[in-house]
Amino acid sequence: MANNNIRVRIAPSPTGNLHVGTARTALFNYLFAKKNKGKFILRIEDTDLKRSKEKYTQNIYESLKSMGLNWDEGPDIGGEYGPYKQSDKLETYKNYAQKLVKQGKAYYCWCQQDEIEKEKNKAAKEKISYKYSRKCKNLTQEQVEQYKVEGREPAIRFCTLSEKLMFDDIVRGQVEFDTNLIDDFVIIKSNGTPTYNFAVVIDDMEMKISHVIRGEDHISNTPKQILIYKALDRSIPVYAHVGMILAPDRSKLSKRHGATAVSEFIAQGYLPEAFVNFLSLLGWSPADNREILELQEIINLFKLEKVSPSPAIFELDKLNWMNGQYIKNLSIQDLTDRARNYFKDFDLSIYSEEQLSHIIDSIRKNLVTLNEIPEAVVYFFGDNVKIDEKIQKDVIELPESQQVLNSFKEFAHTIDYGNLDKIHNQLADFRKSMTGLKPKQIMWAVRAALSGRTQGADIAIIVSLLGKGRVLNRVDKAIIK
RNA sequence: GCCCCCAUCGUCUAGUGGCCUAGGACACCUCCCUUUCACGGAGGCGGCAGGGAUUCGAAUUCCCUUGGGGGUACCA
Repeated sequence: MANNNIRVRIAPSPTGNLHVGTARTALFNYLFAKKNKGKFILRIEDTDLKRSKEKYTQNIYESLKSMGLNWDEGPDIGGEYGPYKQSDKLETYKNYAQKLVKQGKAYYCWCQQDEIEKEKNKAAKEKISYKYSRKCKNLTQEQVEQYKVEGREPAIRFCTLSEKLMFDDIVRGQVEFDTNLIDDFVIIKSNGTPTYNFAVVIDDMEMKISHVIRGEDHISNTPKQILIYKALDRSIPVYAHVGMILAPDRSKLSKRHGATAVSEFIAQGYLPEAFVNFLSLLGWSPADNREILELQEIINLFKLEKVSPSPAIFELDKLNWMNGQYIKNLSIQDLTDRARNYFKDFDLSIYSEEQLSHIIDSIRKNLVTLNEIPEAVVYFFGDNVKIDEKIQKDVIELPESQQVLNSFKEFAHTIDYGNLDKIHNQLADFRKSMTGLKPKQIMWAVRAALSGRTQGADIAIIVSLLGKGRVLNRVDKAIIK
């Protein structure tokens, strides 16, 4: 049964790719909506004409979709309460603003930005907090005409009433403000576009948003928004300000800390599901101690009241671990499909589909991210293998290794390459035949000669997939004549 | 400066007055398994920011201090 009363939204501005902080907020909104059988709405806040770009809007769509956060209403699919893109409803904002002007709750301001700037600087110098002087509030008709003659375009300022404001926040309890500290802020810029605080209120109102779930960086915007609701005589939504996501240095997560966009993480080989799972655990945790949870389970367990008010630091360690867990738990078919993109530089024709799956399955335990795949499988391809200096010196060139390889060269002729189980047994026999050497020394030498490294897939699998020709070739190459 | 918010292991967190000698996860360390690494398994290290108050009893309630974060735009 659908609950038409619960309506939440995520309202990113397309001035950059979808940020992890926004993604986490989107996730919580989505979880809350799904948990309560409500609607999850996407709104694009593109009133900043200069910085908004269509490519970012596309990135927002794609990122949200990849995370599985599908919206019920949005600019691309429409809905009952559109438009869902702010640039498509500029007239609406103006109408509301003019209504406020008529009621004396807002007024035209003809001040130029440089004048305001001067006043601000002056206030800063005198160490007093700046508040707009309201000098345009009661202009005479002559003054207005004069400004018009000068060619000035007015902005519209909201007339802020002084009062003690209080609102209940689901994650923080009561929050209090004294609006005496807030000046008459601009609601419509002189270019005709609404400012953020005004547009949000109008949109949330028109879209019948019941719960506003957003980051705590919006707490101080809330009193301004409540003031607007009150001036318009509309009821305010329920607020929930969740703690922010911070960089390891406790500052706002930004480009200088590395990747900040969801799409960048996906491009780095993180699985969207793992990423979502990880984000869900930042500021929220399920009742039991399980942490690997799929989206549907998270929806079932989610409780907005349990979301933390304190900030969480975004550390890669746990994401890495979690991504590895997801890679290990994927079905081999699914993993093979996802891995396909990473095999572009290899000649896949030498392997069957089944063999390819074997290769992937044999290296998955070592993977943290998908894009480690090319490096992890490179020795399965090509006739020869690249052996770096260190391995050459530390492993291949050891007398014991040379002894092993000389014996292995003979032994390699007897291997039953098509039978994996048998290869395991044969390798065991080979180890036994090398009396006086430790298993570790023996296998290291073989592994280094075949794969050029000291770690990786099971040796039997390598031997089996490489086949007699390449095994003999590589071993022979490693033997110092 | 002013306003607001926050405060449990290095990190993510459990904990809503006695079940806490503060639990789990990641990271780190040790050991086991093993053809190395990894995976997996078993242990270990490590925390209630400080000070008052309330109470028989405080990680949990209140106050102060300190620290951190956010806001203070005709950005969102």
